[in-house]
Amino acid sequence: MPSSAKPPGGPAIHAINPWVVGNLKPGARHQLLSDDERAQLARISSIVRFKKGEQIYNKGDPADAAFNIVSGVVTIYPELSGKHRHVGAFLYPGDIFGLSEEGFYTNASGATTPVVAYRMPMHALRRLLASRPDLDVDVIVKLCEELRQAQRHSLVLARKKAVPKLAMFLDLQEHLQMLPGEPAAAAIYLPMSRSDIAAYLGLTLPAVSRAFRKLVSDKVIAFRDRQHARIVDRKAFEGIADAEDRLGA
Amino acid sequence: MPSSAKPPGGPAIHAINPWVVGNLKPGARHQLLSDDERAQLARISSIVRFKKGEQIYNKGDPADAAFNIVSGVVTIYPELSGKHRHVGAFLYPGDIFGLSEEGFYTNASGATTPVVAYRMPMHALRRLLASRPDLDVDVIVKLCEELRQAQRHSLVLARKKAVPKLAMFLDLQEHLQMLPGEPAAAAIYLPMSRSDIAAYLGLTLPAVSRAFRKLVSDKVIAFRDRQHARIVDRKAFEGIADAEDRLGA
DNA sequence: CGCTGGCTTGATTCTATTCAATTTTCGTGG
DNA sequence: CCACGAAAATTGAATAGAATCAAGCCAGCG
Repeated sequence: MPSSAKPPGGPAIHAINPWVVGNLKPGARHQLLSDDERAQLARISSIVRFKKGEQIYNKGDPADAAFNIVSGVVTIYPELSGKHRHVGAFLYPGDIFGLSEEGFYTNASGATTPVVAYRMPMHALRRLLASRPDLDVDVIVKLCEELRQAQRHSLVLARKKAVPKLAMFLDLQEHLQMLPGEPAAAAIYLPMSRSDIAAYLGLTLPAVSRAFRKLVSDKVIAFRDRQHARIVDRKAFEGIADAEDRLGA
Repeated sequence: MPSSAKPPGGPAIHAINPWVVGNLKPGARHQLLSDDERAQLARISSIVRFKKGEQIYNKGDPADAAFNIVSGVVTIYPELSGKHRHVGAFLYPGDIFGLSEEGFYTNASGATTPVVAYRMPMHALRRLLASRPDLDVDVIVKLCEELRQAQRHSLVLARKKAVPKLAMFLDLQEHLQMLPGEPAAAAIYLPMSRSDIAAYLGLTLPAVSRAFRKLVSDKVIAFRDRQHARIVDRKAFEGIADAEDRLGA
């Protein structure tokens, strides 16, 4: 665990900054931390790697560290219950997880792709936060971001019909994947399994499959392969994603 | 708006404290703020009242203040869209809202019952937070609480069948209404309209009505009046609330 | 006292679940 | 590198449960 070989320059927190109103274009995600702050965090962090499918921590485990994703995708499971396993969130580089509980983790998490992350021991993190008031403002901002994220998830779950649900989900993932700087990816990357998508949307696997089929056969989206969807008809897509639940196509 | 007649002793934040592991019993809500902190907050706050049904602020309004509920119930609407109006949360005394955005509110809120609240101007609040590092720890704690709340909401929304959904909702509301100190209320108070419950659960009004009917006719709950439900058969109730979705009664 | 809006209840339609069979994909070991 | 086996995904048919449409009920309020 030597932090000798650290890739970019320390932990990075990506978020839509809700405080600053000026120069930054709204809706885009930015790096919240200054180089100095990242260096501070890097000093207490170690780099960890997880294989695809590997569990990172389980609900109820003693929570000794928080994580910051460098690369890969992490899935959060709010409950461990064998069946009926709901998916709480899909996390991307720049996101933080394992926070929000002292003592024990309140949810489980797993690596959906191979994952590289910073591991930040809680005790060191708290010491750092206490000595750097500007840092906990960033934490607050990040928490607000996650809250908005969770609220969007609720909005998706509240939709009754499968096709709009799925369209909204794709829209969400696309926004999440817009990285700071880069313009717009050609395809939406879907590294998670169809069952995980189903669990995230509150649908069954077959329902998700059929909804995808419909979107494809209606020429709204197209698949390059199982993991890469491209939006063919943006107009129709948005119409479906934010249509009131009645009014058919 | 004179803050001369302030009821208890300043703003109060109720939350399940996730940091302290000791003496406090888990699952119970506590007052986070010290008397001193409450006094500080009181100095910058004014007391406001809203009539039942009154809108407190609208999505997109300039956000000049946050609120802390003294008494009454507040409903959060994540979107203003006329139809398909989803309900994001029901808030109780001790909760904070109107936070989490600088510049403009990101959701709408309304008084579901007559509401008394502290109104804390953002500029003063931020100044106070900057000068009192211990206070923003409390804010972080409260945000974590709201996040867990939102995640629980997701869990409820992910349920496919109406009856378990409703049972889970009642369970949630009951926990929310457990005030610091008091033991357990005899009845669950449901001040919100059935349509708001439906919007919160991602169901239609008739579906909610039928689900209530079933719970009542199965002797699991009983109504004292439209607003007060009592759990008659706690065993069966919990069985329904956390049953896997298949296996019927 | 009658009205209005929220709630309940009923009949029908529609869509997602469920159960189940088949195909594809992917990881493993030969 | 290919072949195999297991897990995931697709597809199909039948069912169940909620949405929808619509009518009547109850309660609060002028």
